[in-house]
Order: sequence, then structure tokens, then C-alpha cells
Amino acid sequence: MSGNALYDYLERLTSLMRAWSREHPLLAELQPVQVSALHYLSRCNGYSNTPMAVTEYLGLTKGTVSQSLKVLEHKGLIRKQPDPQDKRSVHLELTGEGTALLEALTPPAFLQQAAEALGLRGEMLEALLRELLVTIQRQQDVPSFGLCGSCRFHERREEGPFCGLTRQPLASGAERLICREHESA
Amino acid sequence: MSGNALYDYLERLTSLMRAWSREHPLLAELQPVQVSALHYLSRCNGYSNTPMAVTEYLGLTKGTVSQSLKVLEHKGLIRKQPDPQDKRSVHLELTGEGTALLEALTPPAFLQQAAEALGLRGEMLEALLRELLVTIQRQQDVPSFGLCGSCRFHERREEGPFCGLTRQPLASGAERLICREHESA
DNA sequence: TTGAATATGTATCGATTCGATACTTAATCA
DNA sequence: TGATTAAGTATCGAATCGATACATATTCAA
Repeated sequence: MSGNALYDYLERLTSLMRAWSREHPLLAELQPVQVSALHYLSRCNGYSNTPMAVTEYLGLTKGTVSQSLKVLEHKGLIRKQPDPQDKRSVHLELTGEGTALLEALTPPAFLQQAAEALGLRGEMLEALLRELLVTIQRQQDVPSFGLCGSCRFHERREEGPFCGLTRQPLASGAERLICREHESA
Repeated sequence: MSGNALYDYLERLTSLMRAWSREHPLLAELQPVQVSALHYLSRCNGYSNTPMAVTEYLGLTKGTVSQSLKVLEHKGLIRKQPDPQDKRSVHLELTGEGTALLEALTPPAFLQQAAEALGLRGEMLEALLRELLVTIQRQQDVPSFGLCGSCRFHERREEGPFCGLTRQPLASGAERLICREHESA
């Protein structure tokens, strides 16, 4: 019975997010899934900004995502850069316009206000939600899409952060970005 | 910065729910929004099972919802009953098939398992999510869709529960159902 | 090193969602 | 009684989405 109320609340929150997204003037011309893709692209690292990574993150098929990305590109919110190593692959980056749009509306004001009103309890909620996600990922063998700095391949060297999987040094600040290759420590 | 991580986690949870829904054999032929509507209809009271109530709950337009409900009816998952008082209005009830489908898949197993693994912390998460929703509703003047028993019109009389708004006695068990007229005490 | 298997990404099709608009019918209220 | 409001449906066009098929590039084994 306990998980049932959790599901109820998440359903309700989803509905509220949808209503908010539909009413917001900046988002009226964007579909919810496009906003999700933009949001992911703004928070992931250079290994994780490909169409396939977006596909895995959103839980859709690559064909569907390809279409949505085409729309975003056509609207001037993202830009495609061919991968110098793998000529099949493409990297997606936000344009200035895309970044500005996203900064103007995330996080949703109604969420931020409510979280602030909860104070310490809001921070606790955040921590518990995070714990729930980690638990799900461990139980379900689902790609974790965690932050680079919390990965078991992450090394803190004297010269700076380093990825033990790709054997390459990382830019400073990379620790806070989402990585599709992330594996819990 | 605090509300931002909250948004990240909710986005990720939404993606996980979508992926789960797409992979589940019983849901393969149902759209996520149809599942949401079914779920709502299974948890609301007799004042709240109309197309307009579903529209408000989901944050969509009545035209859109009308179409989705037509699909659900055509699939034999819900049934329409004309309102005896208001001849414009229609009440929606789940068929046996609809009830069976919903019971087979809610709450999602992966959510329930993770919540159980968290134990007491899972219950705390539930309570905090509930608090977040109440806070949002108070701040944003959004319809609360709360449980009948927590409404300021709810009366506990000797003969049984009673609604002070419609001035009618309620069936026992009604306290646990969602009401579109709900107002916090 | 050649060839099969695999991976990334795109194109197309049909069913569905979704908002906008217009419409019908019924209830409400002045 | 008549105007306004409300519930619900129908239709249209744009977009999502999954399925399928396809082109290109990489990998890996023989």
C-alpha cells in the first residue's frame, strides 16, 4: 500500500508540470519532450550529448528522438557537430538562444517556491528522491546517468579530474555534468 | 540552486516511468495519458468522474480529453453513464476489464520495490512529497484534487461520513477517494 | 585483409495526442 | 422569457511516437 501513494503523488506532480508547461508563454511553442531533451543536453558532458544518449535518457526510440531533435535544430535551439573520431556520430550543443530559453524557465518557479517554503524539509525531500533514484537504478539495471564526479571511473589527480574509462583528462567543472557511461562507485 | 536538483530528479523519474510504461506488455497498446486518466478514474468519487474533472486533473483541454476517453471507451476499459440530474453531464466508470488492467500494473513494481527497500525513509519521502504538493496548491491557487476525508466540507456524523458542500451523506470508504471540489481544511 | 555483424543516425508511414475552433444541448440567471 | 454560461463532441492541422527500412561507418573474427 505504501508505494501506491508515492505513485499517486508522482502522477499528480506530472500533471502539474504539464499544466505549467502548457500555460507558460515561452513553452507554448515547445513540446514537453523537447524541453526534457533541452534540459538533458544542458546538463550532460561531451560523451553524452549524442542522439543515442538522449534516446536512452528519455526512454524512447532513436527514430522518434531523431525527429524531435530535427525540430529543435530547425528552431535554432541546438546545433549539430560531427564527431572527429567516429564519423557516424554527431554531438549536440545548445545555441545561445537555447541556453537563454532554458535559463529563463528552469527550474519551474512554482517548484522552486514550494521547495524554498519547505526549507530544511525541502532539502530532505531532495536527498530522499535522490536515494530513491539510486535504489531503482541498482535494482533494475537501468543506465544511471549519474554525475561524472560520483562515477567509479572518476579520478581526482593533481593536474585535475580524470576519466579512467576513456583515459582522458577532464575539464574542470566536468564533475557536475551527467555522463551516460556513469557507474556507481 | 536547491529547487534545481529537485527538478532534475523529477525529470529523471518521469523518463523512467515512460520507459517502464513502454516496455510493459500490458501497456504497450495504451498511451501514458490514457493510463493517467484510468488511474484518476479509479481513485475519484462520484462528483469527480466526469470528462471535465479529468480535463482539469490532467491539465489539458476538454476537446483533447474527449478524444482520449473515446479511445478508452472503444477499448472497453471505461463505460459512460448519463447524469440523472444534469442532462449535459456524463459519468465515467471503469469496466471490470479496466479495473483488472489497472490492478495488474499499479503501482509500478519498480517503484514499489524501491520504496520498500527504503523502509522508513520511503515513508518519509511519501510524506514530504505530499507536503510539497500541498504547498504548491496553496501557493498557486490550483485545484487541489485532495482526498474527500481531508476536505473542510467533510463531516463525520454518527450515521456516517457527510459532505457539507453537496449536503449529502457519503458512502463508507468515500473518505479515501479524490474529489474535484476538495478544499483544504 | 576481407567480410559479416553491429552501431549511429535518418526517412517514411500510420495511429495517436494535442490545441484551437466551432458547434449542440442543457442549465442558470437576470 | 431570453441571454449567458457550462458540458460535451466533432473536425482540422501540427507534432509525437513506434515500427520498419535504410545508408553509412565501425568492429571484430576468420
